[in-house]
Amino acid sequence: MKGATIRDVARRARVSHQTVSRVINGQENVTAATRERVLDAIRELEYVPSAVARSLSSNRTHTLGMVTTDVSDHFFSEAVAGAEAEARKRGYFLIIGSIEEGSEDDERTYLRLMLERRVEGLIVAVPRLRIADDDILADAVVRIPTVLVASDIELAGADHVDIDNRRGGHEATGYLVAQRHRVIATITGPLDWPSARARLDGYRDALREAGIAADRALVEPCVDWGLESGRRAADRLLSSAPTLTAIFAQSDLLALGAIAALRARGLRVPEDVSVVGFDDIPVSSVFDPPLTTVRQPMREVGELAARLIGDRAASSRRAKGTRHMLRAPLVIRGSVARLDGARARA
Amino acid sequence: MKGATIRDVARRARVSHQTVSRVINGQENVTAATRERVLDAIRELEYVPSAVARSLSSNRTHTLGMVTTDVSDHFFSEAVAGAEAEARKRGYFLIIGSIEEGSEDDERTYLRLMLERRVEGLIVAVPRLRIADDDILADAVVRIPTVLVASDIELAGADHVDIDNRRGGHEATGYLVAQRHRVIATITGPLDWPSARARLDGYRDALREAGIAADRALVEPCVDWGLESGRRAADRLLSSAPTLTAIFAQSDLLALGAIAALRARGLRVPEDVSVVGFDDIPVSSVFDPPLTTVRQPMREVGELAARLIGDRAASSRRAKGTRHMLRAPLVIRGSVARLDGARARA
DNA sequence: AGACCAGATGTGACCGGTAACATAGCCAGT
DNA sequence: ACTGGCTATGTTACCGGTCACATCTGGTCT
Repeated sequence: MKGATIRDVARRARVSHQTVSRVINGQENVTAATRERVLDAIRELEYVPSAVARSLSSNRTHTLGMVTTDVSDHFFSEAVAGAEAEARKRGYFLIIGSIEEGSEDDERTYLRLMLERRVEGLIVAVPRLRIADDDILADAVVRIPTVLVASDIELAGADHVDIDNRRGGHEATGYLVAQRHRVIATITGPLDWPSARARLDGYRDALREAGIAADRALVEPCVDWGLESGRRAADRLLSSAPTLTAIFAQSDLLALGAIAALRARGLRVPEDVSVVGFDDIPVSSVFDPPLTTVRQPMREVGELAARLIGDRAASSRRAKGTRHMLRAPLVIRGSVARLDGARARA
Repeated sequence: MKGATIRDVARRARVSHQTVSRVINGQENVTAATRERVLDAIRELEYVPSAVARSLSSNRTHTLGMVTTDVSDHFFSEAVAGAEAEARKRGYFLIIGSIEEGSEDDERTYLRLMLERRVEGLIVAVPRLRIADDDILADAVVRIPTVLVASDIELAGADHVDIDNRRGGHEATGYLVAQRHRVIATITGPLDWPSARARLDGYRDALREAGIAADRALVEPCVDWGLESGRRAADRLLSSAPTLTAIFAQSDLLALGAIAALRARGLRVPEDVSVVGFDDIPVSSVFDPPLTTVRQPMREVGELAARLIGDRAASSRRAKGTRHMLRAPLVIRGSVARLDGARARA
């Protein structure tokens, strides 16, 4: 019941195992008759070559490793899909590992396992990586091409891929300003996420440019990116800053949660309060009102990460790390209203 | 620059490679002093054991393979996450492959590659698998534990995991009936998806039980599960069956699309038309109105699939295939109204 | 002191491929 | 007929671990 090996096939076809190897790999210098005999033997024995043995002797695994925080999260699952697609195009397989948020052990273990498996490239999509200073990470970077996604860790030799969050936050806020809003609140994600900080920076940039004074009461951080947090954050904002006319939420879910809270208080969106989100998840376009938001090209993030690894492997040069920012464009829909003169002055 | 091997470590620690192997694997019968010497050598050489070599000689890869249609789709990404979590718990890695819809070549290639990699289990989450009758699939089932997800392919020896779609469709429709609706339309997914057919069956079951005659004009199939399709389907339904008071949509996105279309025609949900969805995607709960829907335990589907493989591998028995149906419970929110007497009679 | 035993350590084959090189057979050129 | 060169095929080592078994060492028992 054990699988046939290359030598079993060779015996059956009355050739050497090397000839079988040649046939498998489509090399030219094999007589047609011999090739046929070998192919017959392969069929009869239901021989399937072992990628394991091949990897050992050729020292190539054709495998990329990707570790993420949560594979089912929209952001990451899109990135995984993108990375997988690109990897496949280049003849690589993707092995994935999702590490539990904040578990250093998990991080270390997974990195280690990936190294043991001799992945030829590593994509680390863990925004709040704990083991930034750990030897094992530096080790990984030295051994194989490594790409950090959505992380601000400085790591010599590693490439970075990220969304241009600061610019995205700037555009979102700038758009609200352009619609004459002056009291603009923001609901941020957890501020230990680099992307949350960057979006907040963008928000502040835009206000500063518009000559609007920063107001700490208008900044409401959340512990996660979810609906409930958005709801609660909006509630708090309405209490502490009742004059606000617009909210920039750092994720679509936060935005939708906020909208729900606004409605619960009898406020209309966008007539009473305008809302901008960040992500452009699929439902945002059909929401009522359709959500104006900043689109994150998440799939492309994954693709780019895989491509960088492929390129680096091809050139086999240990270039120094590059940093890639993907633009996140504002998608204008219906959740923002232009303020009329009177309210704008108020 | 090439990695150190077990023999390099052995040389450095002045022991045999076998002793190093013992240390690595935590075997008992090694003197503390020797162990220390070996561990030092490992550290100095930055030795990382090769899982490839280990796999070859031990004939174990600790790898599960999962092929899906689209890793970024909510259903599948949750399933992947569940499978990955369960696999990890059992000491397996997950390698993933997403095949393009309808590409037989893709299906065959991926299955083949997984076999070459000697995965110890295979999860096939491709509802519309084309190569059901292909040798390679039968071959896979013979060689390794295989689980089919959301598929109705009959395959001797393979396990099946699926949502109980028929029951889900039955509950959704039954609930509408219980709210006194009589003209109940349904927007289905593509009918070449087994789950779409099963949900439709459930819908019909419920109508039959209620003594409501089937009406083909009330069944509107779509080419995909997306928002736009839902929108268009609702438009068509409103033209062909203007008296409908309720819609059972086979996915949440279809439902949200339908709601958008209803609104565009000035109809209120649920006052004028009630809507039930299927999936329970995260935004459904904050939608306005909060969507009444059938929750699919997608993550558990993946977990169960991985668990079945693990169990089968453990017992190493070639049991005959089992079929597992996970219940999809109705989640009652706000998108369904109870009809009053007058309208109910109409 | 000799025999025996258990635990520590070493030796060599093996897993299933690939790579490098060796060999055999055949034809052309002189 | 002899040599060179080319192609088809075979031989052997090697990749880096694990496994089965051999050997060595020191202590205990009689």
